[in-house]
Amino acid sequence: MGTETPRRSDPTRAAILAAARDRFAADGYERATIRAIAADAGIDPAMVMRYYGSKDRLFAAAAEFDLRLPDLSELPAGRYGEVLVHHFLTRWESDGTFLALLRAAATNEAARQRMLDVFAGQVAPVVAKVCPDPAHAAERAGLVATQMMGLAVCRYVLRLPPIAAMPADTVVAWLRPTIERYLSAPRP
Amino acid sequence: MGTETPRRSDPTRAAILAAARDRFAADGYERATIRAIAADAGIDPAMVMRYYGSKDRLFAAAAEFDLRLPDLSELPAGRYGEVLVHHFLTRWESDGTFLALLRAAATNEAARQRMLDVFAGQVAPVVAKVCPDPAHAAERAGLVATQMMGLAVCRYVLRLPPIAAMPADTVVAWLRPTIERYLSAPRP
DNA sequence: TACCGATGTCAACGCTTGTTGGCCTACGAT
DNA sequence: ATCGTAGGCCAACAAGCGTTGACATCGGTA
Repeated sequence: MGTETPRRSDPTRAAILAAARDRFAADGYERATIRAIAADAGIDPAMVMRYYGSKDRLFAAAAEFDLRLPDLSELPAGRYGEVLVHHFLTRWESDGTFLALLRAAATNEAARQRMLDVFAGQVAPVVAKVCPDPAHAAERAGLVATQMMGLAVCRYVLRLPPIAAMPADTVVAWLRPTIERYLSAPRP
Repeated sequence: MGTETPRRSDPTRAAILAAARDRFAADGYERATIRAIAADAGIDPAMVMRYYGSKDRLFAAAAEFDLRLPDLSELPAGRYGEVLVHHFLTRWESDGTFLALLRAAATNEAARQRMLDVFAGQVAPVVAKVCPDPAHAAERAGLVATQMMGLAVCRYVLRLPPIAAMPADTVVAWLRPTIERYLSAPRP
């Protein structure tokens, strides 16, 4: 129990999942077709159905995402923003899953729900551990989300020239005080 | 010249455009079908084609958007952020066109380009007039965009509970210093 | 070697989509 | 009153979609 018995089809399953992530990230949910994903993976569309059941379930499998947020409570106050912004940037750029989720969330209800789950299950708890008023942690986490999601949208989805071209260090330097304030400043 | 001769079909054209905006805003570009738009407008799908030629051109007509940004240079420095955030919120909520554009921009190239045009043609010039270093106005405008687009995504697209439920005044109070800093603070 | 389940291919289904052309109707000018 | 034209509807097309079932093929086991 616990460890799955390896199957001979595991490489194929992995190829499908990788192709699905790329297509969902590039095209969104509806424009990414099973046929195109299968072609990228070099197999027949029917295999996708056999191994994942439906397009919905394929997306659910491909959009499993872990932000791997660090524990901020070990850090000195004042460095939260810097660490958070830098972490988001590197995490996003090392794994296309988040972009797939973000693009799909604009028009797909399941993707939107998954995004809310990531917020409630991963972002909010980390914020709650370091903010001065845990009763209002969700509000502060939401504010952090507005800034970080906006960065993702402008940099990766819209590819707004000044933001897409900005070096990561400069992004961190600009956004750091914003995140810091949302986490720690007295509520207005 | 200048004034178009009124046509007997103008009410129908307007009904199509209104229905198109609603559908594009609710469903995005690909899931909003010509048939559904025509049904909402109470006419035949063929009429949409006759008056707008294609789905692409219908979207182009429906996604014409003017932010109607005020001239900030008449204001005392220090009130830019407050006025800007409040203006965005009321403008977005009074006209579904922006939401249609935002949803569609996630997966539709024409919508994305239109979004970049709104940025370059409407946001950047206003920012350039009030920021201390016009040579870097685009960078500052881009930063403002990250915060405002993130607000729009979290509040209207994802409907993130803490942000969707937050009163407009509270949003303004929280985001005001962020916008102010992106507009005026020395570059890092 | 003979077998059986897992792996993979192929062709087709039913459905929805954007788009087109033909036909009917009603209005406004002559 | 008549005629041309613009407004509107209906039926159909070709294409693409997710999905399905029947058939081939390979690999480990008895």
